[in-house]
Amino acid sequence: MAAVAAEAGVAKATAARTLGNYGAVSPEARARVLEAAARLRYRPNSLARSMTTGVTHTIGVVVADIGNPFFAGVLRGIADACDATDYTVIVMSADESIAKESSAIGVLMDKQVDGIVLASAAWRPDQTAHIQEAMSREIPIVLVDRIVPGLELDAVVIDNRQSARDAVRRFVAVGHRRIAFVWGPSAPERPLERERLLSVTDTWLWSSAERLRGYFDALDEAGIVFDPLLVSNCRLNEAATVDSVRAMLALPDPPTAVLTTETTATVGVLRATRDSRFAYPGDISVIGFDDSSWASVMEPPLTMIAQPMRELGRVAAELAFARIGGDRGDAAVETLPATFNSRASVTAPRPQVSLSDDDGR
Amino acid sequence: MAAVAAEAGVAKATAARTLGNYGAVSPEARARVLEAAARLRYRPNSLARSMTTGVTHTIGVVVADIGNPFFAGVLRGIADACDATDYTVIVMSADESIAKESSAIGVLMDKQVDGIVLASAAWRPDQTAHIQEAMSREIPIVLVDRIVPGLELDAVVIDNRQSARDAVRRFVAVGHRRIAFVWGPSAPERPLERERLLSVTDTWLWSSAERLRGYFDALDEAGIVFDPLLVSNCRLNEAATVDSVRAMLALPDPPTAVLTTETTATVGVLRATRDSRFAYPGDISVIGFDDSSWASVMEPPLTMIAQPMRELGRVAAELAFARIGGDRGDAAVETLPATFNSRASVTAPRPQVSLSDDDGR
DNA sequence: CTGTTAGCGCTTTCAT
DNA sequence: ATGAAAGCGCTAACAG
Repeated sequence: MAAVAAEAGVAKATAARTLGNYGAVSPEARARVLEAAARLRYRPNSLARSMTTGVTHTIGVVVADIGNPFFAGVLRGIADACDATDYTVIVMSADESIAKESSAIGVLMDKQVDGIVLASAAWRPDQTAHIQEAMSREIPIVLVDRIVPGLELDAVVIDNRQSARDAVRRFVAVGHRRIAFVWGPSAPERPLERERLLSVTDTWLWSSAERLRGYFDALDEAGIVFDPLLVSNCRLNEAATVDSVRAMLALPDPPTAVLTTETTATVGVLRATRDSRFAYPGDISVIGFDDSSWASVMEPPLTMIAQPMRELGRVAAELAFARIGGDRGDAAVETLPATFNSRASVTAPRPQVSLSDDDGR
Repeated sequence: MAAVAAEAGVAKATAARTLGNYGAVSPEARARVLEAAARLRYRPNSLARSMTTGVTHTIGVVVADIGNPFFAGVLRGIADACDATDYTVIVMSADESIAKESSAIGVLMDKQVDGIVLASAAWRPDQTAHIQEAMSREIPIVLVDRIVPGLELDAVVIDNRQSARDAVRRFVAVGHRRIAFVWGPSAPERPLERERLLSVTDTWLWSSAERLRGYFDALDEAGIVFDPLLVSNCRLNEAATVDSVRAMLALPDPPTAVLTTETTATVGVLRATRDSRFAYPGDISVIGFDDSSWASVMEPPLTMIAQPMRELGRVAAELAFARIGGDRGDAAVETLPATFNSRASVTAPRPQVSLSDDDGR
């Protein structure tokens, strides 16, 4: 920039005012500076600018896995919001590890981001030190997808509990009583009683726990007693899910309906059903979280609960911008509606032989 | 940091040497500085550091759409590589627009990124000004997924042409002669003859053009004459794809096999087949690009060409690091292998009535 | 409206 | 091994 000023025959400050669009500059000086800048192919140095202004016009995003279509959707929403406000986004993947999440937030702070959008893996007060550290430095943080209990932070989530409850209600409404709950990567390793399951789950992802609660809610409403064998107990991958579901199907009193909490679980259930004596959907109804274009071309098309991924991201970014802009209001939790895409994978259960004395024709 | 130095009773330079891990510091001074830093909860300012060192330890990534699972996978690979080298990544979405891509690259340059990974929408020399601008400023750029003709740049891609050719060969091998080519969002709006199609396609995504060439290759090998009506001609969305495919199925001589270039197209084909008199796979075989866990639980499971998304990203980032590290070798194109996931969606065509005089029983 | 002068927080000579 | 001082490229405050 010193070169531009020299070339234009003005002081550095005048060149800076022109190129930075601030202050007052006479049209003539302005023109000369612009021309000189073009001739010299001048580009501003954002770092230097941020150095003096103290703002970077950048927000940091920390998610568990950028490769996961869910977070990719969220990121897309964040990018949309940033596009509209000329913000830049730095992404970091934390792999569900508090340590990685913590260091990611450190990097973001050091890079002087103006705000952070975080899908945290933290669920216990003693895991939130890094978040509180950032908070104490007055860096706006907005949680997305997952709430961290005990922290006064803005958050954008869907009503997981109600969505799960609604799904189970639909099963109940058409006559199901044996309803399984199959969750994704993280789940206990063996069947657990209700209380224990809830307490253990509390130590897991917030959203999964909420969905389990919704499942219990609907069971209670319908007066169905909870059977621990109808909750999947596997970890980490689709193969394990398949095994777990196979075990359920082999029960003397197998489930007639299944609620799955994410794509991996849904695919696992379908695979397990494929090579069993169960026909789908006739023998087993399915509802799953996280809709996909594939779900609609399954045979039959799958009923799914679609999360507004892009919206989640967009709203989270906007909340962050509001805080950056100086909003000092109370921390707010925005709950976005999930969409129930009703398709053909839910049917009434076949009358069971043992009960069907009026079915003997 | 001045505060830390004061607190420790040393000069700024000594504190800096300790905190920045450079130069030589006596153990005692070092300890005092570290303690003071901890007491003051010191955090370094990366911007200031970059300001003097001239490096940011950050790479920029520009893709068409972060929400697209393909790019999300690529980004995941880039993040993996960055994780291993302590680099940070800034992502920008360009929506297939040269203007947006250009401004994104501008932002990245201004932020002083050390290198750029780019999936460009550019296909013509007069669309590459922004890329050349960055090149002239000596910023390492690595292309990923798409090659931009005429630019001496490193690139990481898959062999799209060969993958498509292999797929079509498989159709031919089991007896198909009427093979359709259905592509994704961007395609001509009406049926085009071969030459015209190729020239128009040249103006489209490089990877799509390559796949079309592979399709032609296999047709030629088998002595099948190209029928323009068997190439989808629609734009932008799944609904349009469905219409286009329906039109093909309504032909007097409909296709018996379809190659799709991406998920949207694949789903479109399946949907079009659903409510037609065509049974799948009996009447119509399908192979598609971009595998998904869903594809394996379709009925029947879909044969798909899986791109090594994560690898593409990882290798691209590593090439960028090498350039940043000073590698001045010739620009290289890395071609990664695609994986052919053979499943049950390819069957021999049913003998056609008009030809089947030995089928009249 | 324009120029001069300080810094922003760090690294980097260059002395000591 | 340590300190003093210069400077990265820019904005901000103050004179003029």
